[in-house]
Amino acid sequence: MIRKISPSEENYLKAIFHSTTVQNPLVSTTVLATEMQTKPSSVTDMIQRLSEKSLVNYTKYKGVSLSAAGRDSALKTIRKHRLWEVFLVDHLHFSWDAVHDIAEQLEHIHSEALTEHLDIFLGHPKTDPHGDPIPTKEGAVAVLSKTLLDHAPLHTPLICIGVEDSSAAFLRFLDKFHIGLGVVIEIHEKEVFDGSLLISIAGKQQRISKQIAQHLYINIKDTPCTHSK
Amino acid sequence: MIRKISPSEENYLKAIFHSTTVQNPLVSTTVLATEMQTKPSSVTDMIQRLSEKSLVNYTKYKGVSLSAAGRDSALKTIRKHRLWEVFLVDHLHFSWDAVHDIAEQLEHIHSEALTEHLDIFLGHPKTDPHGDPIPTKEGAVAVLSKTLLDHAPLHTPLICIGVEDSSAAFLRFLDKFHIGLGVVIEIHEKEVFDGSLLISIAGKQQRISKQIAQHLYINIKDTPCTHSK
DNA sequence: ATAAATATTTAGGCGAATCTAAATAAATAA
DNA sequence: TTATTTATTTAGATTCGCCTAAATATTTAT
Repeated sequence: MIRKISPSEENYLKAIFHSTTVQNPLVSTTVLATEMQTKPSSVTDMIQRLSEKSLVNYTKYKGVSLSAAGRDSALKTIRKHRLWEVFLVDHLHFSWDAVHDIAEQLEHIHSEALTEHLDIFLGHPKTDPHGDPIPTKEGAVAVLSKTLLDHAPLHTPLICIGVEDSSAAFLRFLDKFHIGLGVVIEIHEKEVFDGSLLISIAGKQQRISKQIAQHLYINIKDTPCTHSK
Repeated sequence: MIRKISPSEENYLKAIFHSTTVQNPLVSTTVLATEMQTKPSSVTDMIQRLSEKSLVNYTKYKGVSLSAAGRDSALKTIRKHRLWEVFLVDHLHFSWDAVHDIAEQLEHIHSEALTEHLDIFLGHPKTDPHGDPIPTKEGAVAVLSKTLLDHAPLHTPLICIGVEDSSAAFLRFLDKFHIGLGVVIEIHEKEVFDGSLLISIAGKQQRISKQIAQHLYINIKDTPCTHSK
């Protein structure tokens, strides 16, 4: 029953996971080919193999969706990816934007013990450095009530939980404002004219543009999040 | 010039490194096949590819040795393997005998930055949990001088790296004293009369006979001897 | 509704890394 | 020294993951 899944197969399962939703569980060959930086024919090839292994549900010309087993594998991979990202940022002091390629390799290490020891070592983090939720061992993913800073209430302690645009350029830009994951922000004023915000970070006041505020996700401090299977 | 080396190629280079010495730099196909748990024909195949890439020196029917580039690659892999072992034992609290398979996977992660950040995080350890020296970034390896516990200095942290007599009886005997590979031992006293030693293992003091001390190899913890290029 | 454009699959091939079986070279024993 | 045994290499097949080119299905536009 437990067949082993190759790194390449894991990557496809992850890509399918990221390209689908509960409402729209099917993804097309072309979309997947773009996502995987490969050719549609290669995707068809792989999908047929994954279908053989019952990791996906596939109907010719119609698209592909994850089976329960496929979703499970994808979530395991994502869990490992995000745990490693926490390790790389919090303990090896990599910057936000430098960790993705390395985590992309580390996520394929096979060892349940390793993953769980790492999770303990990191103190069971709930989110990765980009604010994305870390699936549990059992495959439950927290649904974060992501709110854009632009839509957040004034005079309320907020916690930065992630970014919309995770490009290296944007992340480096945020560094200049001393904005990072977990940072507490409070909005003092919202300028009607240009939508810019007067905020304080660690007691220091500064003004940031609407563009930034529209790409920063926050949570109201001490607000718990719901979980879904 | 910098061709990329596959995990499988890295494993072969490592195996050649471990099967050769400066005095005897050639290793045979059969020995390598045993080492790699594969068939001689597969070894010949791979060696011919490595030879194409100038990573080994190969003469048909005569055996294979590492080129400078091949040795360099092997040492990089071994460096990563041993650094990860330190991480797994010291920070994730794995036992010394459980880390090999995991490190076997982690050693193939490609990222110079990762290796160096890890080295810093670990505090530039000189040896792995088995007492084997960690090659430097530049490819220098400490030469292990196998020392018998009987000849080791007092009041110095020592690591058990092997046994002279590896009979099951002797190993079971060692278990009673909680002595195993990687265990840290410190000698407090050497009795002149019978050569017995008062040692501590994990804080616990006990006395062992000269016979045992003459059959246990140790290294001085984190203290490599001479370096060779 | 039919033609044109687009998406998808099939067919055939390639390199990596393995295997088995056969051929050949080297080492050993009679 | 010659025959036999052992070691090594070659030949040919297989699987994975990718490719290009061609065939076919689906969608869109006229």
